[in-house]
Amino acid sequence: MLQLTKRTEYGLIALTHLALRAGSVTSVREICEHYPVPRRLVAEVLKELCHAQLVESHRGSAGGYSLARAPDAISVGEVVGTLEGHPSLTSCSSMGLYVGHACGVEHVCPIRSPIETLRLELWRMLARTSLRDLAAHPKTVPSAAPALLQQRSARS
Amino acid sequence: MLQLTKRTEYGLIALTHLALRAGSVTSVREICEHYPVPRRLVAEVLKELCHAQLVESHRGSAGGYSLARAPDAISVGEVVGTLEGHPSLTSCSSMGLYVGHACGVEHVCPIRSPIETLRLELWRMLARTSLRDLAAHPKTVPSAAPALLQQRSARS
DNA sequence: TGAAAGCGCACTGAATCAGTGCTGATTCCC
DNA sequence: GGGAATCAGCACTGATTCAGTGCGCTTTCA
Repeated sequence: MLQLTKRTEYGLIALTHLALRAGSVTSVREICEHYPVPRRLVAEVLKELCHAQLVESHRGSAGGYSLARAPDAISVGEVVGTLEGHPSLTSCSSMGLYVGHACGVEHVCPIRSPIETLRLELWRMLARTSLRDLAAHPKTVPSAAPALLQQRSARS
Repeated sequence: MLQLTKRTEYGLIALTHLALRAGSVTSVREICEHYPVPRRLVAEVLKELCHAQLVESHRGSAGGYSLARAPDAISVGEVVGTLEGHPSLTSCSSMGLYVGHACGVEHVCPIRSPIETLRLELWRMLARTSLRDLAAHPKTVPSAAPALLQQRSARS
């Protein structure tokens, strides 16, 4: 699926919240009081982001998380890469499609190279969007929910 | 996962092959003789693409498939949209995250709007790449396989 | 010392994905 | 007319991934 996982989604929401509170320590509990997200999952995700050194953890009774860097120094691409691996679009490399099985000339993957180009472009797109961009965006009001995003459910 | 499914991959491979044989009718068997792809799955995918009117089917003993339009009039975006729905990146719209559950002001999804921007950009990227672009690309030779695509397997 | 917070491991149910079985319908060629 | 080749349609299975939770431990502060 060409879609982010819930974990990534929660991660981005949490990080955006941390970006708005930049400089201070914010607990998972506080994040979950602001958005309807499952607490344990968000905690799980923040732990991973901590291991990847995108956030810092502060244990103890007044603990929580804070960004490890400035919001504009953390890209969406880093977050996605941490939580679900770098976007690779196809699985050519893992399935060996491009290697072929017999003659080695005719049996090459015809789409690997151009798809690789798309992959790099997507990656650049994610890399140049930072947490600051997410935090700076005006919040979406419920009434603005467009039908655009719902095209997916309309498939076959 | 930010990744195309095998079905889409097979679909793109098959369509690229059809693009190279534009004007003639090509059977699933012939496609599978050129690439190490599971025959039944490719047939399944082509059937879907036929319903979406991206290809035309020709039944009978000398039957097969042919592109319904010129290769440069079929975009990768159309193919992806047909086989796995339009890329939506997040599931905000389906889970109602942006609606919130209580006060209706604080409880809005902070990332929906910027992610929507990314989604549109991704969509445009896929829309402006056509089958002709895929078919025109020089075939990848096995020795050129880069380590780039394998970053994914190195995660966590 | 107790409450609040994060840490770590492991588990479960649901959904999706990849691939296949089987039968029927259509067309061409001998 | 019959057989072979091809697509059409339905449905099923096993594997994988995903979302979410259980449970107990450690750390810090008041």
